[in-house]
Amino acid sequence: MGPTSLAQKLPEAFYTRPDVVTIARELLGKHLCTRFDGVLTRGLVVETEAYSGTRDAACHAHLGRRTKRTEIMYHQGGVAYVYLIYGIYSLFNVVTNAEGTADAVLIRAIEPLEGIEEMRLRRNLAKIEPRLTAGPGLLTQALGISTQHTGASLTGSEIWFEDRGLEVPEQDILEGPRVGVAYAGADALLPWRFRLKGSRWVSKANPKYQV
DNA sequence: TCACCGATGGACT
DNA sequence: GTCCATCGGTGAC
Repeated sequence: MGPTSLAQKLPEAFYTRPDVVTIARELLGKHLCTRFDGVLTRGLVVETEAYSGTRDAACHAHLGRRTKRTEIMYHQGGVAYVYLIYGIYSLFNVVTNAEGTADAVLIRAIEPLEGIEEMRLRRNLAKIEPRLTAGPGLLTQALGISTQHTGASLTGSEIWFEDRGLEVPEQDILEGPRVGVAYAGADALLPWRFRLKGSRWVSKANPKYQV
């Protein structure tokens, strides 16, 4: 097996599994890639959060809510859910589980690995620093993802994940409560935020939530 | 380093 | 009119 064959695009079967928390953990160490207008960008996923459909008070689909915005969450796993937050930022989520369920994984931070100069230009930064991709509203800018990509297939040619053979040991995964969901009552305490231990590319906002 | 606050628009009441 | 799964600039220390 040669080096180039080590990059395997995650198949639809990865996303259609029922346990969104497991998928959120397993996305750590995978590579998130985009190719728009021939420009390839790629980064290592270092921070995720799980949102568990209609039973999760922090999830946009809580209690079965269906709107034009959230409808895509009920799609079969393997598509993107991208929404606008605070009128400015696009947040990128991976829809998981079967048709009719509304689970999703928010990608909160990546370590830039390929197309870094393009990311820097898109972010309008003078140098390479964590502000490039360390935050859910930042990495979408760097990768060129916006709300127009909601519904996009993750097994197509514009946005996808790759497994490049990195094994993440259990002890290298930090767990903690999700960010910015205090309104969710008891569900705000669920330890459904996952980070790669030791990474300088995890999000810096909300230091009081740091585990 | 840290706290505060404005930006900005769509979803929802 | 109010609320956001956020970020960056500002100013105090």
